[in-house]
Amino acid sequence: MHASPETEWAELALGALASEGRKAGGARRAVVELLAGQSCCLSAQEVADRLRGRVGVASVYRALDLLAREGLVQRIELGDGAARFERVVPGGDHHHHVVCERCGRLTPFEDEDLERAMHRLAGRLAHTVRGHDVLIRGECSSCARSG
Amino acid sequence: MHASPETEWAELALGALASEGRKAGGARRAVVELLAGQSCCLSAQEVADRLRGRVGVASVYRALDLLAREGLVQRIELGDGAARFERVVPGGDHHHHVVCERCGRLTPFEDEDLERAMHRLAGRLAHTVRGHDVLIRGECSSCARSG
DNA sequence: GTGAATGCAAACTCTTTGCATGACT
DNA sequence: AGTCATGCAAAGAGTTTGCATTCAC
Repeated sequence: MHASPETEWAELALGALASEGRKAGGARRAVVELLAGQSCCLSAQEVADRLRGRVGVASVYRALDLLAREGLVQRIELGDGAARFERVVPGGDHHHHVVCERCGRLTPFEDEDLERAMHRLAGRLAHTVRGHDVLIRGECSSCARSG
Repeated sequence: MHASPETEWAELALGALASEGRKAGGARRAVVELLAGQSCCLSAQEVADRLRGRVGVASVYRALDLLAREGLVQRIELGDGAARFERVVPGGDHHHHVVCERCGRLTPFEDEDLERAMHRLAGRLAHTVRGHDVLIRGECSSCARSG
């Protein structure tokens, strides 16, 4: 029997940090556990807000930054000036985002075809590829309807 | 005979603005002309620096913002907290970027295969698609060699 | 016990805004 | 002439840093 994917990721992340001698105090643990329960990205502010009172803003940023450097979370920029963060499940699937330029709504999507094209492309580049982000911009169906 | 693509784009951009009743003062014109001569993206700060003395920072941001809203330039976020801007040549080709996480070097690339995958994907989404950005993260060949 | 993590507040960077002035059409 | 663009300086948002304290190992 398996633990849920969320729990697995939290353990993975905390374990990865521990194996490098990083300590998991309350702040780090709270950030990891919050992210573990999200299926899509959260901005640093959102993380800080949901943890307000328990964790200081600086620790939130420090934790997110560390996790991103370790490849345990992915930093995502949507162009609104706030970085977003989302857990990376190794070997798990992997989605991208469509953002509505009208209402700002964010929708995740997966596309195997696109991933294959990215993979083929990676082989062609004179670069070691660690990851990729795709952002599609447009208008969501409800905004398109209303005008 | 054709004007160079750069000149064409500058005229297109200025023309598009003029047709909406926007005036092209020195600042706007300077930003458009600077961008016209670039083949890859420039950050707002870089634009402001190269225009320093002639154009105020606020006007640079205002011009870039207007051009981006009109779809004449594309705003690109690389995750370093500074927005970059690059001209959009309608019908012209279209590139994406690979960024080295070690040295920050930015390399443009084009990939038809990827564009096709994006195009097919667009048809599958419940969204009007206006554009897309792809960012590949990794290590450039010289950083990979040295470490 | 020791070094790392945390919280707070101050500092910083990038970007936006208010307002008076100046310029384009 | 009238409207829009510009510059400057101040404000704002998001993020980072310094430092004393507290906590995990």
